[in-house]
Amino acid sequence: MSEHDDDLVFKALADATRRRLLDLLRDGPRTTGELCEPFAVTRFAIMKHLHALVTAGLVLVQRRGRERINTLNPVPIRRIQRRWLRQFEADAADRLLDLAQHLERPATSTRKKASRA
Amino acid sequence: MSEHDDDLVFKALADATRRRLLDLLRDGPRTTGELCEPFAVTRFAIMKHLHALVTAGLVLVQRRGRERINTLNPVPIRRIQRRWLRQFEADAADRLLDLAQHLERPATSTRKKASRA
DNA sequence: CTGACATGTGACCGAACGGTAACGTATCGC
DNA sequence: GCGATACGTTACCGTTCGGTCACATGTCAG
Repeated sequence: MSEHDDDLVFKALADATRRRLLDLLRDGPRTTGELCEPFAVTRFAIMKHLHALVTAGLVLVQRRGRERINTLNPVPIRRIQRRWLRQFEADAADRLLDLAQHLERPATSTRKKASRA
Repeated sequence: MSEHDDDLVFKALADATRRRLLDLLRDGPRTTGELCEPFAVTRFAIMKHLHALVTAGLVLVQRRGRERINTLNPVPIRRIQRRWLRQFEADAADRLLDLAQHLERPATSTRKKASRA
């Protein structure tokens, strides 16, 4: 919804460990303990990452007995894709033209000689 | 191309100011001074953000006299879209089914009666 | 009940981040 | 040349982040 919600998603995706967690959850729901196994860090470190993912809406949680089932919610990622990243495809052609015009002459270049650093 | 490069892109996108900078650059190349105007922060703060964007490969720079031309490079965003985010669309249907099965009972819900776990 | 196990929480620490201020460098206009 | 201007850099500061340790809670098994 708001810019702030998207910010949480971007910040959640900014960490490699969290992205790996999302990768694991793409195969299906997992308990917290299962999610901890592939990582070298503490279980609590993983839980804090999970908390960040839950806050961003990327992971949904249910309790089942003494276990905690973490499920991927792909909706926020799709949202920022549609609202944010898609636009860069739309303008990509224009920007690539800019780049071509500004950078395509290695020798004569933009003004005088841009050859040297 | 490595995971590390993608990490730089994700980290660059994690900041709202940097995303706004990319938005501005979607309209075309801009000098550093032009990019600073819409923001309330110091010019140098913007320059540090620009440096992060350059490091991630999202912005390309050319010098023109005493000016610095910043140009959007949409390639890295497209890369992480294709390598990373697209996969979440592929598994979205499966995960949504998981969610439906686990969460579909509305009010009485989580208690023991909905045993279908 | 009791113990084992899985999950949650509070306090703390070093590193990285976002920010400012002040100073330095290079280029254009006159 | 010389001042104004645009860009770049060094040093520093408070906050956030990723991480650990120790401890608390809740739940299943016997």
